[in-house]
Amino acid sequence: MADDPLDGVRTRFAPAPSGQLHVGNVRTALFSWATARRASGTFILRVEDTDRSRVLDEYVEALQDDLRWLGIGWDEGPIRQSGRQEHYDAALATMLGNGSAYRAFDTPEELAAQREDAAARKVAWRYDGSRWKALSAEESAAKAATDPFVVRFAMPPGSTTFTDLVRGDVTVEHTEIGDFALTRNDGAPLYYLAATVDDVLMGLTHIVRGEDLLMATPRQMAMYAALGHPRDRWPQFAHVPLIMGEDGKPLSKRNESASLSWYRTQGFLPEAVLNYLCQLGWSMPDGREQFGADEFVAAFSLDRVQRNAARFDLKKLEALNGDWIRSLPLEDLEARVLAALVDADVAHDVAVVRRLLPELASRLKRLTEAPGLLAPLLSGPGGVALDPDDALALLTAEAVALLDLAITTLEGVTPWESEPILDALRGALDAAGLKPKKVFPLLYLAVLGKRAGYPLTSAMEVIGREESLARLRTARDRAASTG
RNA sequence: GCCCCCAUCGUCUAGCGGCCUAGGACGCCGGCCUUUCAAGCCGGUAGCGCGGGUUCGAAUCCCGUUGGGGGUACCA
Repeated sequence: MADDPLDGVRTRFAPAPSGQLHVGNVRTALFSWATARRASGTFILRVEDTDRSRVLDEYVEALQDDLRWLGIGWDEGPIRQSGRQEHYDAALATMLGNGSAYRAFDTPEELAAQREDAAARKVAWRYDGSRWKALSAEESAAKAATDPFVVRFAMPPGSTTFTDLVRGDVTVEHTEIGDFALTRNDGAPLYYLAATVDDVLMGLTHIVRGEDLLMATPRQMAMYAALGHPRDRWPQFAHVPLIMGEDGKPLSKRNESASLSWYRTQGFLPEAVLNYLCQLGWSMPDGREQFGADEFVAAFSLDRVQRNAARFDLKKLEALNGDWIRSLPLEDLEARVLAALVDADVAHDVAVVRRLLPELASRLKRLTEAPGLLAPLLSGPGGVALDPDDALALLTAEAVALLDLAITTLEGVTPWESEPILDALRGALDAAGLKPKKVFPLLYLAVLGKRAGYPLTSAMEVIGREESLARLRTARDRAASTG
């Protein structure tokens, strides 16, 4: 079989484009992708768009953008199920022909009523298709000519036990499943039909998916048998746990932070997001916590995937993001900070930003914080808006004298550079017996608008003597009028 | 209701019968450094859900229980 083109590991990621890509789905995609990559196998992107009422084309594009942003590439696809009707029809014909599937003529209303009744009586509802199964092929076909129907898979008696690559042996009694629908009454293929047929046709060796599909496995295996798929070619299954929100409850699609795109707009690096998601439910054998995609792929194995659900922790993602920002080469960081400034509509001089970068990096948890930190020193003449709370706390009567001291000290500083400015300030404070801790926050407020932020004397150098003194005087005047 | 899965610090995790007086990371608290805030460094806080077994020995194995999650669709 070595020369079979389908030999080797083949995995897929098969999202339904009915909304923004979910972080849980992305994490599953990462594990599926890594399973293929570390084995030099093939990763397929399949779009499960059979439910036309819920699919939006824009999401098909969006999900590809999301994957590309993270650096997840696929070798085949995107393959849209909506264009593969012929394959589903062929499988249906096979199963209808060998008796593993049958037409069912119940109306959705009848079924709904049955379920309601069962729920009211607190008993498990099981679909009973015996009267349709009793029909001969001719009778069934004849009725089908006039009445709407769905085709259902006849779950054989017995049970299925399979070995899940992350959870071990799982056994399910078939009586718990019942005969399930393969099509809608308009002929459209349903999940079990489309997914199973495609998994076979695409020659998948591993199916890595969310735990929500664990119970789908016995059905798919029964279908493999019905379709005559040779047992030694059946894929292996790996069900990865779901990701919970910070509150420990399932992630709701309503929450914008559940979708990957939110992180793209909130200043997170794709490297950090990928790194973090990989760490949710999986860990490096050597315990390393910061690692890139290549390292992840090289070290990945499904048997290290956690069996229990993980909570999403934004604080930890932010910490990791900060680590990634700090480990980026300066040219790389510069490009991303520049982009953030453009996004935030902050006018800037590239050379100035480049100068400020090293001192900026240690202060960033997200790229989107850069504009706020830098804006006071990029805005040019015209002063800064003082943070109301900080101003109220710091601009007291005694601030007038402190600011005056700073102003007279700075008027004589030459050259106007960070080091001499700092030396002068220190000297003056020392001579006056003042603690830096007490005075500097006030100067930060006057010059940068907040009591803390980008290093003061570097900022002063950048904005110049005139503007620095002007801001100090403005603050002094406000303090005088307040006090 | 029924079926399936899961269970280590607040959170993410290491652990796969003795190396565990349970290790790391994030968070939190304290200290150092310091021009503010960060970053960095040092230290601290905090956990094997509960009850039975098995074993010389259990976080690790078994049973039960509780809790959480998933499924139970003509969604995927």
